[in-house]
Amino acid sequence: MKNALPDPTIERLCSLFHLLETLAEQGLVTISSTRLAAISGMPAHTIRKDISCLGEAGRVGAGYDIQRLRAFIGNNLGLLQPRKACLAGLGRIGAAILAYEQMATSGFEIVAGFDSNINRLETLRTTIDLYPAYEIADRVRQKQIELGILAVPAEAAQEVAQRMFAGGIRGIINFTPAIISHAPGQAVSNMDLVRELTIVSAKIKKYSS
Amino acid sequence: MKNALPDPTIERLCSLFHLLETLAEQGLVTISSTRLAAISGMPAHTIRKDISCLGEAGRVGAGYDIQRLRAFIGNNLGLLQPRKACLAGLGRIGAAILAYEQMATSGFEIVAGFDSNINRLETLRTTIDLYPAYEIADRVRQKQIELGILAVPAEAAQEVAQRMFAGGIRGIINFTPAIISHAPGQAVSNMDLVRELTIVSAKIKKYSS
DNA sequence: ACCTGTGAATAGTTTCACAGCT
DNA sequence: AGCTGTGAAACTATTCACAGGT
Repeated sequence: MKNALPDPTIERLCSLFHLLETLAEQGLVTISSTRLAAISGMPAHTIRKDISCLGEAGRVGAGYDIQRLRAFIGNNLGLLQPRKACLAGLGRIGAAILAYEQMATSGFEIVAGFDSNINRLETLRTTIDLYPAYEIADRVRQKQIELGILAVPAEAAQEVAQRMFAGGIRGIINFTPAIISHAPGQAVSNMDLVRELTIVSAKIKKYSS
Repeated sequence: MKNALPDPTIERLCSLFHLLETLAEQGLVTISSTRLAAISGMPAHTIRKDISCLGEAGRVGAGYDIQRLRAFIGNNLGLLQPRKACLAGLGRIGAAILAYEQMATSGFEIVAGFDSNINRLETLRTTIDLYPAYEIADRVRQKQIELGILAVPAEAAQEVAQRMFAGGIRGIINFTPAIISHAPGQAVSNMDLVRELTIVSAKIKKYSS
């Protein structure tokens, strides 16, 4: 751990990483921090500061080469090699995630699905391998899966997360409202619709008072 | 705007607000900041500081009354009266959100669904009212909807958000990878699975380097 | 003994302003 | 004229430490 990046910087760089891909697809070649700011909503000096935390990537006077900057960020944050993920919970939300088109081009691959309901394992139409929930730790280890997605009922969330951690997973995306306790070195990102509605609602109130 | 709460404080208080409901359902009556810390993963002094930003709510020596604290937070953040939300995009993700059980007891109510595909409006089985996408602004105004959920394709996201804003909505939950540009006073919360996977992946790398 | 509330100290992040290059 | 990279300043948030109450 030499010069650890601040978390907010990591988050913004990840957003830029995806944005740059979109820009490259549009055929653009170079871009300035000012233009990036207009597109992303972040201030231009924050973008420059974030990028320069990784080293020098632009050409003074000419801006950044889009492909080069994307590779530069991806390389520094370890985003270039594809990573394997698994999904626990094959209910409506889990099924929607499995069918989510964006995943295909994301650099992440869901390589296993788990559910405690054997019936679901048999009836779900999908090309990925499905296993019963008690196999989570073993399959994660066997397939060297690095990330887990939790789409189980809230009551089961902590236990399922524990099995993922036991298999060696260190990063979890948690779609349940449960709070996942975890050790240092493990990362959990919460995607709870009700919580986000609550926060947005409170922020609006703050703005208008 | 007297003593605006810091955004991180708002976010933590919203989490506590939900946590306190769960604790109340378990029949607990009072709780100390130390116990709340153990359950929520936040440090005890941060919890006390956050709560005291709103005023005094606990009894020194005895901790907080759970029901009272929940009402206190809810009242201060404007979370006690239910709020109306609408959902744009009735594909797989939108349908999963409509069927999401947690919504029923959340204090939020989805009162309208929109899609540009008329066929979906006719075939989706649901009790809420469905309308074509071009009616978004009018229906939002008519029904006094305050929050919007975006589950449309990324290409359509900004335009649909614009219609929601035009109808008076000031808070949006964005399930698409698109960046939603918005005016001050409007709040957007992004719930992009691929982005979160990327961030978690980068943070894990940070921890282990 | 255990608790809250809080001013003060610390740590972390963002913003500024400009040197230096194209 | 327009650009990046960056040290320094300004701002924001977290953590500490303890006074004072039960």
